[in-house]
Amino acid sequence: MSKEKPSIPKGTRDFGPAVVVKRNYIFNTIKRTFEKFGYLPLETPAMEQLSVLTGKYGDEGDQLLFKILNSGDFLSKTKPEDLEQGYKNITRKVAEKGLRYDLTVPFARFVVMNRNEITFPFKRYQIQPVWRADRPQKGRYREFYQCDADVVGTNSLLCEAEIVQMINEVLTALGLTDFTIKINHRGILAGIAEAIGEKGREGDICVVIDKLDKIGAEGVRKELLERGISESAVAKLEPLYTLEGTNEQLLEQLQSILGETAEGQRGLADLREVWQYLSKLNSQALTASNASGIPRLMLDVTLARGLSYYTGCIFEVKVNNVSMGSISGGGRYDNLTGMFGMPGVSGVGFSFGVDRIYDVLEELMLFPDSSQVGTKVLLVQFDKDSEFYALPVLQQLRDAGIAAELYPEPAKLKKQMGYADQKSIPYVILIGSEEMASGKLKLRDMQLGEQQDLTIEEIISLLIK
RNA sequence: GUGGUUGUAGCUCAGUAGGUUAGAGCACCAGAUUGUGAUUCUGGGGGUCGUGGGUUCGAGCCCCAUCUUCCACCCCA
Repeated sequence: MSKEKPSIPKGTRDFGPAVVVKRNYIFNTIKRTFEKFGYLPLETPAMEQLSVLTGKYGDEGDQLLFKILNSGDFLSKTKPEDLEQGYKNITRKVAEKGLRYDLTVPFARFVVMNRNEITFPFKRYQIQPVWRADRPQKGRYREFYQCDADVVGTNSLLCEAEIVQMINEVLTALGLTDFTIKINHRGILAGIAEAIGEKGREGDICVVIDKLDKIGAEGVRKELLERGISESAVAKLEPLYTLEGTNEQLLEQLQSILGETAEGQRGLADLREVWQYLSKLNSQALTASNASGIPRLMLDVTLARGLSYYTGCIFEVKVNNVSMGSISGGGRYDNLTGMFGMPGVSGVGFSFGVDRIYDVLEELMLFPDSSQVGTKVLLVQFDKDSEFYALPVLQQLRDAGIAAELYPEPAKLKKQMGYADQKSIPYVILIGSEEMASGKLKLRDMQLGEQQDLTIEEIISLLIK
């Protein structure tokens, strides 16, 4: 009989108490902001029908879906000859459900299913784990949380402006000061494609441009040529990588580059409107700037984002001076629910990467002490008498809203004190024969190492501060 | 999915050319100190060296497979 060593599946993690407390601090900060902007929570099942999920993320995405084996006799629908047609054919027959791959598609499914009950514009946020059968790497897991906020059923660019506001508010509340919100517009990218003589190729161009940070101008050049973009078009594109100036100057330069392209003009007009909204909102994103004087909100024509369903404004957020990719991103999509037969619903949404934000806050040591929760006071007992004496005291403390616990057995004092020390419990109350006789309990401040004899009322008023 | 990398005590890691009984620090337990924690001192428990095969007189070390870790690519949060 071999004793099996326990383990967890590849790419998954346990979160210990200290980590959960810090993660909740991030989640709560995000929730508070979402709700302040009128977004309400939504939860959808961990599993969806496979038919809802497949075909929504491209061939690559379909490969990364976790499928759930049908219960019972999962082979009942398969025939021996199915085997010969390969695994994909079998998969369809033995698995009808899958774990959700993101929160956006389940949201679209929800909107379509509940179109008659929903009042548009519909604003929802969703904080739940998603699963991908990707190969894990640092900062990439098979189970991870997404924090999405989307609004559907309105074309108003106020939504885009409010997204900028929410990003700014959340990151500021988390103590971050040096970050950049990059914004761009798919129309501008399409306009650029047209202006350089590659109309309609903005999809390819976006995918490649998105890698500019990573592979550099040379790498982008090579890959664009590989994808069949002409030499002259690439040459016209390259000056755009290094455009400089204020946001207003950038818009001016783009105006002349994009000329009469309809898509380009649409993009410019949208961005101008977003700026207008932000300025009326007195947005801090417009006034704040990072250490090198770059405005917090920055138009970046090289921002592309790989996802193909974006059609309008796109966002990405980078914390400066830390080695970490974007911690938030999103954009407008015109036809998310179209895939479920409900066309013409425009929406805009974005998402925070909690795991990455966690790492950034850890690196910059921005988790406040107040985000630590825990027992405030430990009651130490010596025997049955002191245990019974301590019980009503314990209840009194809890009734007063003080996190209190009684060590559950009359262990050696050294052990009980050690427990308090280990759990960083700041106060200990000793209840022994002397204390029971006098009614004055011994309160020990673990940090100062001082102790005093006090009544329970005195202790409560002291701890409640 | 492609190429590479990693695995030794609860944790972080040593382990020399393949050669007796696999080590250290931290952590844990006990005692010094029967009513006082993070310091100090003394002692103690704990490893089938990721797993399964193979080569060898002999394997933690070499070979194969597998799982895991991390990295680059693909893609993405």
